[in-house]
Amino acid sequence: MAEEQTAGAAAAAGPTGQGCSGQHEVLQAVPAHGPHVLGTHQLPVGAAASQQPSWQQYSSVFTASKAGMQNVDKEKVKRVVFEMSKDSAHFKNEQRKQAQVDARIAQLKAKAASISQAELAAHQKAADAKLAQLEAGRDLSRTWLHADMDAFYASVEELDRPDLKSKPMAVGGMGMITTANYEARKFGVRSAMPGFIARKLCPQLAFVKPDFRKYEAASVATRGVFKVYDPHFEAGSLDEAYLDVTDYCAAHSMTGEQVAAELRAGVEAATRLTCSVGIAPNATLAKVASDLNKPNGQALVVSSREAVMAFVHDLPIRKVPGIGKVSEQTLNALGITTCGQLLQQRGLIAALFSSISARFFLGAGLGLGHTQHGGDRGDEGGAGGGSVVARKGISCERTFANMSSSADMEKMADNLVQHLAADMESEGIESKTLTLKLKTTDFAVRTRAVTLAGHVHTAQQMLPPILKLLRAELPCEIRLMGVRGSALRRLTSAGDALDAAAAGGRLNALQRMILQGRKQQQRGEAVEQQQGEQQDEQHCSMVISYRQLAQDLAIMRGSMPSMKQRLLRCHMTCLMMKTRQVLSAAAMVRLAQMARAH
DNA sequence: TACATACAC
DNA sequence: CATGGTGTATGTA
Repeated sequence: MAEEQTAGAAAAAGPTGQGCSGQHEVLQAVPAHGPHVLGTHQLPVGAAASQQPSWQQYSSVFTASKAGMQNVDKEKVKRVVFEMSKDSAHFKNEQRKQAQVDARIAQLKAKAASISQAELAAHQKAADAKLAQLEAGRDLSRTWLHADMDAFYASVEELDRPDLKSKPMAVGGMGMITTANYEARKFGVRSAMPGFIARKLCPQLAFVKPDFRKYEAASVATRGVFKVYDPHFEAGSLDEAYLDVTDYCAAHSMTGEQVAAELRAGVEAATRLTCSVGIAPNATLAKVASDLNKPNGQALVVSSREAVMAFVHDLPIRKVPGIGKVSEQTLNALGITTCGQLLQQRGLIAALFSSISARFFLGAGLGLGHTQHGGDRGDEGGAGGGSVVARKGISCERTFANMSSSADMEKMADNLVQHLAADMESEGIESKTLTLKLKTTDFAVRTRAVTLAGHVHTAQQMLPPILKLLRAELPCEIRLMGVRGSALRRLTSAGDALDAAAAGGRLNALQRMILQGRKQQQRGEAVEQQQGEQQDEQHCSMVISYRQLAQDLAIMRGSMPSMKQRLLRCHMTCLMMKTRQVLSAAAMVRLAQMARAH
């Protein structure tokens, strides 16, 4: 999730300089030339108009710093993280990787230094041509939103435990934290940080074990709202989504900002959770913007070329999705820290990087991004139509206590393969290429692959090749093993009437769900020893789903009738999909009837 | 195709 | 005491 991610062991919090925690924006759009519009993006109401945008204030070393962390004692965090890390195998591996990056950067700089003026001029000319081409494809006609839930997992947990709202709390365990609430962030605690370090930073930190069922249920509720504004919205993960609201804006004579405000209110009504939204002419800028006024805020990038160019001019490159820690360091070494400099140094970029990378960097310099669902590409046209991209691989991996016995390792491989086979069957896919992944106790990763004569999907088929790959690596001491299938193909299963209907493509939505549920059930029976526990859990989950539904209905009472209806319909659809693995077909029908009745 | 890396979440 | 799991894309050989 965007807001939670990117902590790196050595990273500490940077200042955002903005006291936007807890503030709410007005629901109506701020007038275009009102006092709260600064440059091209909107500051939160209540922020001083003279303040600079938060992203201009961070040190580029402390990447992805967050709202709510402006008062963190950076030096202390850095010191604690270092002290707790420095002797670990993980730290040594980080140093090894960093040395590699340094070497690559040195190589790149040498190459840059060896380029003659004439060569550079030629590259610049080529870059200009590329820029003109990119510019010609610029589309400012669409309105995109990026919605990002605030501290999602932690906020969901706070619904059940309101007492935790005022205390530092993290979702995760001693090994790894997935989300920290805003109280915890004040101590420098953040996602992707090991729990034991977080506890050192904040001894009173409350740990909550992740419960993905809860987050999925909450996510389903948010998606019910998203669907109202764009039925084809793209969910990046449980907590974020991209929406093309152009049609909705036109149909309701609303601005993107108005839609964003309404959407945020809708999400909060449906879930009691807040999100932040970016509004922009493309998906990439909308994502960048959704981070600017977090939490519970929104930010606009005006749909004009000038506004986009101005927005991007001083934007740190690290803010661009796709530019991570390594790309940032690499570009920094070339004197590039902002997107504007990506354009200034276009000759150097064209000279030093592949054409794919150069196109990406130049596009970032122009503030370009996807303006169509499905990744801007008309290809990949599978049956069933449109924006759903077929998956490329499926995998299963696990970290465990250091292991060196070959018997243990083969047992682990067997386990993982069984799991993978079950997942592949429930997904209805088979694979031609198998990959074994090992992480040795010094954190070095090895992957070993084979491409087979034909496609496989059962554990019996996949285990021997995986074991062969494994035995070739022995002896070794590992902390992680993973298996992956790629070169995928749809698995066609012959069976009963329902299967025949499936083969004929004559399934309705309900039949598809029943079929899917049956596969899940078969898979469940294969691991009978776990069934007792699981049934209890499933029953529990079903009750939760119904209760969630009742709650949502209650919340929606008193809302606008049209919105209520739409929301309910979407919610029911999602709920049915969510619960299909658990409910009987009869229960699903009952749910459908309830949905129709409303 | 095989492998390593980078990146997102 | 102790640093995750799943998936995509890209560079290179």
